Amino acid sequence: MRPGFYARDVCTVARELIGCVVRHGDCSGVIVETEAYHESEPACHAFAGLTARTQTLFGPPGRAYVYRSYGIHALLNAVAEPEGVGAAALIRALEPLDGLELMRERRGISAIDQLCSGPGRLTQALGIGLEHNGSDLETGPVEILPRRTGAPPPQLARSRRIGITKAIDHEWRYSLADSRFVSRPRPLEARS
DNA sequence: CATGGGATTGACT
DNA sequence: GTCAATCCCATGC
Repeated sequence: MRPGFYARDVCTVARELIGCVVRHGDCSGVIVETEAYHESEPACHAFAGLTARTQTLFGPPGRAYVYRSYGIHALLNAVAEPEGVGAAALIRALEPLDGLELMRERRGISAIDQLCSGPGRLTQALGIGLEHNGSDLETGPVEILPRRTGAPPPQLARSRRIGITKAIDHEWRYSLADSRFVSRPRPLEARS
């Protein structure tokens, strides 16, 4: 990504990540769904302040924040906003691009639209784990690559975040309109 | 030191 | 539709 991409408002970052590519080793996919989390609202882990768990969130932008959810799944976020501000964009779904067979092996299923359609599913498919917490998304091993310049901007949809119990009214979930790879049915309102 | 709650998923009724 | 799995870590005693 270009310099400074992540050091901005986390909602802008989450929105502009749609269409970018996540790659780990031989596996990659196009981001079709993200959510923004910010220290100012209680749904964000950083709301509790600087703790052992949230160090990465408050650290430099452009790093991976990976944490374990429900004791089972690893969830991948891109740290945003300037260093010292706790915020990140959760990567919720990908459209599989490369390494389909390895993804199928890791996931134990073959249906392409279920390989990466969920935050826990995509980390399993790409082999991303807690060991990647704090790693640099610019240099890898987990990378986020910009979408091609000149390509038409993706048609976006916006809606409320999923699976949380606090600050549920923020419309901070962004997704690619009409994509069959998002984790839940397409939100109602679409805007560019 | 003990406890409780998840930014989820898959299996099952 | 319901529900359990499973573990990190924040919180409270």
